Amino acid sequence: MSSSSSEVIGADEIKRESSRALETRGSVKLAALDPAGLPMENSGSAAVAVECAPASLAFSPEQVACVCEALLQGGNVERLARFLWSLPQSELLRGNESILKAQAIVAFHQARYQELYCILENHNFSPCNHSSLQDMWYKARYTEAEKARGRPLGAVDKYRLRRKYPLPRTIWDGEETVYCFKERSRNALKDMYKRNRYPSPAEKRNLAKITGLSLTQVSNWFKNRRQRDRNPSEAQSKSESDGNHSTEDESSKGQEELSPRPLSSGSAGSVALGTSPAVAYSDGATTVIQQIGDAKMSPLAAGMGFNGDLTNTNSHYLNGGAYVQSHGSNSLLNGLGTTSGHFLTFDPQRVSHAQERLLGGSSVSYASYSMGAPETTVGKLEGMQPLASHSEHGAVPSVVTFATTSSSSSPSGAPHLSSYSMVNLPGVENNLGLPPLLLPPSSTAPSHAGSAPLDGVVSNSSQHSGQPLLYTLNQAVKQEPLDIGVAYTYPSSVPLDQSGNLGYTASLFLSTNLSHSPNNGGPLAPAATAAITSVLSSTEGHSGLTHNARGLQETGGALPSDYRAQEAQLPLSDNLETPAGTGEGPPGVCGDLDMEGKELAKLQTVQMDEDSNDL
DNA sequence: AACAATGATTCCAT
DNA sequence: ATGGAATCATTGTT
Repeated sequence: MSSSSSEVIGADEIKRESSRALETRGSVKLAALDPAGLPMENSGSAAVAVECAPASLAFSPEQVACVCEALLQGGNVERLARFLWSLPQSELLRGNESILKAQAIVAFHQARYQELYCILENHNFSPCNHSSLQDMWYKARYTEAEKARGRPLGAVDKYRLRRKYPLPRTIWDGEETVYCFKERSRNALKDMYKRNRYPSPAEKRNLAKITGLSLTQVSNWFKNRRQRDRNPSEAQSKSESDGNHSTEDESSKGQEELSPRPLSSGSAGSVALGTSPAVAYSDGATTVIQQIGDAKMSPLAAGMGFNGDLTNTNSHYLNGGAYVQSHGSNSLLNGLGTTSGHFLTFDPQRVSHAQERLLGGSSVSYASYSMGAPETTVGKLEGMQPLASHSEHGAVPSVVTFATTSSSSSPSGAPHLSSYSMVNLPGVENNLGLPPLLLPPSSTAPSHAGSAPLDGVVSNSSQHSGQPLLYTLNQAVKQEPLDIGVAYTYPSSVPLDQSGNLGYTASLFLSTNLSHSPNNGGPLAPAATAAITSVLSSTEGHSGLTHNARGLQETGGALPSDYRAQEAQLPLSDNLETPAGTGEGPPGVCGDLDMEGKELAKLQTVQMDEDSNDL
């Protein structure tokens, strides 16, 4: 772990790199922003708020990452590509996760799939990015196959492709997911079901917490389960236990199914955890936990064994039931400790809530499992001010906060003037490639894991080198179809950090026509704030989706009266938000739902559990 | 392609 | 609000 990544890139270096890059890449015009990429252009008022032509700025690595994140969320891949282009090699080689993710996304959108695979296979990504990256992985495979075969793939074709190209461990926590539910969750539900087929609301809530599912999903599960227990006829082969148990007394057969469950203490919160052994092996600089035997073993369980840090294991329910363990578990999986490059920080209230409740639980195993709930610890927030403004209707209090911390080597906090700048490539709007950094020439060679070019880039996992970049996404999204469109509407009061470091640079980079700020209500924001907001929420062309998220469905109007499918049919195959659209399920935050960029929308998508209080 | 499993939704009754 | 029945859509298997 080098601490170098915390340094602000030297002006000289940047200049050097930049100029070299410019030379190398040919005619690249320096520009603070590409007007064409701004949300407002269309309307003709392409006013760039900040004039900063050749005056380029230096970003610290974390700031670069931050900008990447911002652009990612903005959903404008072209701009992202341009930004990446503008980065010096040294920066790209750092292996910062945000940058890697950005590169992956750009590669995906530019159909450079081999590059995408290469990136995904050779870098460990934190769990909070798994979902979106997994989607990309599969989507790329599908697209390739479709192209090769010349006709659209059917469900079965996709299924085969998924089997053929299993997710790399770098973007997968190793937990089996069947029918969108993790095995762990199912086991927890079954466990509870055995004891009580009619859980109380409180119990359901607890289960929801434990499993990371929404309350609705839990309710649905029980409802379905009861129904199928009831009509064995219809529930043809209730393979499981069913068929013979008529009431809640059974528990005999079901038990067998849940066999691998050491601790089923029976108390309301006990959870079935896999018992299959796991081993950790060191893969270069990365410790990997590998399962042996039952593939369903919970990584959480394994993680406990390794560092016992239960409080860091978070899981978020995403896209149709999949969990995504956030940063904390990243540590568990790769042994890097708790220093992920960025944090997604959620409402502290939830944290305390959950933690007190969950930790208050009895057994360790329970607690650890419980931490799978959508809460996270709050990272240190130096130099960061909490944002308070919520939209009146309380719909989507999302916040993006940029902040630098003491470790940021820029003591002065003053923006460094040097060579980063937005590169404007007027002519190549849709054909921007990544900087020629990590592209293995073997663009045709399929997934060759561990291939060279990228190995050196991140092998030391320094991308997480304690960079306290705080990218806070504080979003509590109410589940309302109409809210989707504003999911990325950030409160107008994005604070500028004291250092002003990023606030400034970001404003230069991201500022656009401030009048476009989608914020409704709320105090006027500082330029940077508005700029960031504008960028992050640039859903210009996608605003239509606000009205009908279902419009996203690939199947078009194929759906019957209801919208059960919801976003479940996004090309990437997963939902943007909890499939349980009703009530409780709080939803993922999605931003750009544009048909093309919707994959992006999943980035940083986090579902906050409604967590309506407990007790 | 057919079939099975399963999560989600709708409608209705309480 | 919650449960039950019927039904749909998607996922997974053969």
